[in-house]
Amino acid sequence: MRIPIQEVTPDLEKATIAGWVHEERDLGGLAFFLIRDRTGIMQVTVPKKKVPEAVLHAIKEVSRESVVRVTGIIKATEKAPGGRELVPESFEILAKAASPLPLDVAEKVPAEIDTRLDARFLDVRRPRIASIFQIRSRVMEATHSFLFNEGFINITTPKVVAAATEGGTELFPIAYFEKEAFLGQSPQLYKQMMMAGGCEKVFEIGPIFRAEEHNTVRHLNEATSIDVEVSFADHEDVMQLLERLMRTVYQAVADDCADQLAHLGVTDPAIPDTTLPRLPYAEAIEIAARKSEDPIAYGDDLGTASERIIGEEMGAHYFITEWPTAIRPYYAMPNERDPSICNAFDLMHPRMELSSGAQRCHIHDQLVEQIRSKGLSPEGFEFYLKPFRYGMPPHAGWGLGAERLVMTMCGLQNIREAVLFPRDRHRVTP
RNA sequence: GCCCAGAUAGUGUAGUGGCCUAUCAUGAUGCCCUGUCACGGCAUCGACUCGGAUUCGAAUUCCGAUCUGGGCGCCA
Repeated sequence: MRIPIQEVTPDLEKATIAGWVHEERDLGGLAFFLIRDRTGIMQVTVPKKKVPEAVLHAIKEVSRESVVRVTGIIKATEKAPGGRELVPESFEILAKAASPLPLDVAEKVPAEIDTRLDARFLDVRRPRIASIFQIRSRVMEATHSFLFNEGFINITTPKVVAAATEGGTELFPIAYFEKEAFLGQSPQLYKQMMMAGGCEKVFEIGPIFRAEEHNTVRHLNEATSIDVEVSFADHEDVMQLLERLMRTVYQAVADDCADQLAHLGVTDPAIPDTTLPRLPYAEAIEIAARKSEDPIAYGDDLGTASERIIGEEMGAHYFITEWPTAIRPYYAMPNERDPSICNAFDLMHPRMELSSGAQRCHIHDQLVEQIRSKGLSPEGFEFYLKPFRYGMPPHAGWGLGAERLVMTMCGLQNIREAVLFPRDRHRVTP
């Protein structure tokens, strides 16, 4: 019976392990093999004069990254990593790896991201890379359980959609029988429809597709969005929800993924405060204008340079609030006291935007007016507007970029690191 | 969409017109080696993205193509 490497302790007499050949060192009469599985790496020591002929044959045959199953005596020894080593009675090659390898799993030689993504299955064998996806898995699990505990129901909405409705980004057209169709850029409108459906609290975690031709370390053309929508809530309610989520997720990772964080060199996961600063847009502009070389004025979008300046100033997660209505989408609810600003917000990490949300406009006629004022045609929005005519409660929500969350949490330099098989401007395989 | 940069063994690199039948590391193969842990030693193998131009001579300069990375706009 094969046991995980992590569970091989010096007090075991005998064990069978299975995994990949991480490294081999042949000293002549004595050879060492490092065998790696999901749980760790351990040393197999082969005194050539004392092992069966079959073992000698196998170790001559085996190559790096081959899959092997090794059974033998466990010896406690100071000289081996982990304080124990295995002396094989049998050494089976389950699957021999071809040579040369497309990249060096043992990380003696670095590989560029492109090379790594072309051989992602090998890349993920590296403990450091596997850690990212173990953390990502924990983030997703913590997010799900947090939202279920908060009384949300999980919904699934279509990714094949009829038209651009949220506006803004470009969509991918797809061949859909005789109709025109696109890949969904956001579940936003469907979430809102479910507010009219009386669901009150919904979430969806799923792919979003954006056909923007940007080529940066923080954009993907297929990303994972953590989306929520809440009835009878305003922007402040859902910002607080987001704060609780962030704290819960960071705490879960800090509690359960200490080894993985260590692999990534993250010594302080910087668990966000319960109450994050609310930085009004006007003040954000002031900070940016004060330190920026380019002129920035109220009403401008916050560019990458501005975001960086403000992020340095803030030093930790923060919200940007009180956005001008003019530069936010039509569905944002204008502020009661001052309609020139709206109840929209962005959650920022010092490095980049993580989430965007708002209290939504739930009043049909006002929504139509706002669609018009953005230069759009309400006729094209009929399927979206219909629910607003039959009892749409006030509601608010946000979308949080899962990859950006993992990226900033783990200190990754490229968002592609946070996705197993990223889709970017050029990459469609593997 | 705009702008910048790059492409050399499986991988990561050196290279600035002749000293390049191209450097180093890692790897692979063979030999030596019984405590390695980036094992060590010796030998061998393996590359200039493609097409054109300049030149006596091009990995190196120029033009084009292809592929790729990155920045910006925008956004999660």
